[in-house]
Amino acid sequence: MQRSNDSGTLKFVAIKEFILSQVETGNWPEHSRVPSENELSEQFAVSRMTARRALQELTEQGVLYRTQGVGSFVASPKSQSALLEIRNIADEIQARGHFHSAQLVQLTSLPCPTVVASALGLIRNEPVFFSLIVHYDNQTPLQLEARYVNPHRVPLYLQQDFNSQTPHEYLSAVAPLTEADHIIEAVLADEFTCKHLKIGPTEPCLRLTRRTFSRDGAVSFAYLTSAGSRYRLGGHLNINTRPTTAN
Amino acid sequence: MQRSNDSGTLKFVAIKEFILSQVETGNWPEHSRVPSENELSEQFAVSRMTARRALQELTEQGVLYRTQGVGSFVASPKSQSALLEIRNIADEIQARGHFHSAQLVQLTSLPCPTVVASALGLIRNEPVFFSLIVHYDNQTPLQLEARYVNPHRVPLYLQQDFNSQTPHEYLSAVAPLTEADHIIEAVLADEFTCKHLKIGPTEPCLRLTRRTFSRDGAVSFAYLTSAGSRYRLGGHLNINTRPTTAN
DNA sequence: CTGCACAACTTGTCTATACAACAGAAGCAG
DNA sequence: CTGCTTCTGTTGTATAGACAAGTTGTGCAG
Repeated sequence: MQRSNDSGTLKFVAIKEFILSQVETGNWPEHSRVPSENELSEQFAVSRMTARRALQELTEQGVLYRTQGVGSFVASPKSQSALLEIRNIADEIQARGHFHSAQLVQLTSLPCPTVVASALGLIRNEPVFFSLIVHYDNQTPLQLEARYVNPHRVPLYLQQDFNSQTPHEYLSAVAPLTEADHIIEAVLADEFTCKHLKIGPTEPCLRLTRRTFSRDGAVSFAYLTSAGSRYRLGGHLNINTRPTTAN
Repeated sequence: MQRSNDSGTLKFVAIKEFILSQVETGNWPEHSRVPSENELSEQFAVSRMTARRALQELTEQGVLYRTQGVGSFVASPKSQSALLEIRNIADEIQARGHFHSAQLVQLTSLPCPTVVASALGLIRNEPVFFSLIVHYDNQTPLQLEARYVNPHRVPLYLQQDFNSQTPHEYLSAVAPLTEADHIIEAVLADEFTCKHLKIGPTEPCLRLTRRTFSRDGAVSFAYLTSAGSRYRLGGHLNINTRPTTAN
């Protein structure tokens, strides 16, 4: 590859690091102007497209913001909101190096509750598919998954074997995920949840409410309740992640 | 601008939408190969750089993955992990259209507890700065912020007036954030927390443990505890967000 | 002074080309 | 058959140029 100066640094990376250092030291304060594409390309003796790439990637990382016709500026640090990654429970457990298994407790059709109806765009009390599954981390019950599924989008849901395949896997296959929203809450486990997770009635739980959409509309609505003493969500934020490409 | 076909669609966007449609309909299954940059540039009668941009952006969005010398492929849907945005409490409350205020309860130096010492890279029982603040959403106590601050990085912390400026704002100014990690847990409020948040002893709370870093190292370690019945975190995932640039 | 046209500068899109780095297949020498 | 080289196709980086589109200030006509 073409290198900037014999040492192995790529040109656009060198420019990014220069700008980042100015921002991190406070040398270029919030909302101050950064050099234009043309200025950078001249100072670093690179083409405009290379300078542009540096500015572009820093913008995607939230370090800068740009407006056409005006210029590029240092973004305000409060917009550096952390992003917490939410994975499905099976991946999460396997990532810990533990063994994941799931046990199906219930799989049926039932009259749609009001909350679920509005979430999935169904009519109250019309039939909706429902599955209840306990996820185990090395034989320890970790999460109770109560899932309502739109029967118009996934008519064969009740025929599946969810001891061998999680609903998440099945739904991903038949109705590819295009969109989802989540709510994270701390709740007290109800009697039902206590029983299946084998926890006491005063133990706080993390409840993730997840609604998923496919191309045609809302597909499923799920309560994922985890025992608070056994489960936590971890997140990470790094504003100067150097390599955006080539990972 | 140059447009692909009189109608106002940008060329690289048209290519992105074409690829996305193939992926979403399942026409191009997981791990299947997508056309190379050269093939796309020929099919769409654009330059290679334009085709490349489409593939590039889809890769950043997690729809594709690419390896040099091999090709571009459809990413596995399970890698579509949702990203939950964690903002600071003041922004969160203002975004709801409510009024945020904060009351300083305690601001002192104390011997560093073991957990904090290991988090901040300090020695146990050496002095560490500590602040305790209650955040209010329209007069209702919402979050208790217990924050330990590294005295070597922020020596003037105890001299600040945290009734007029939140610790987060002050720290952002004096030690720009470069990195942070978070843990989200569901916990039961202890007696102390109950008192300040005016909640009962069995009420579950969301506790966000946040550690922040600046250029020189760990800066602060905070427990942000919110009443579960009053607070929730919301997240959103959209795998086909069309406009990556120009927002 | 006001309002409009214009110039200068910025970012955004696109092209055509070149070379580098890498992976895998093909072909050849042993 | 084994091991090596070579070739081909792929993605990655970089260049130089062109035009489009938006913003802002300048200067001129009224």
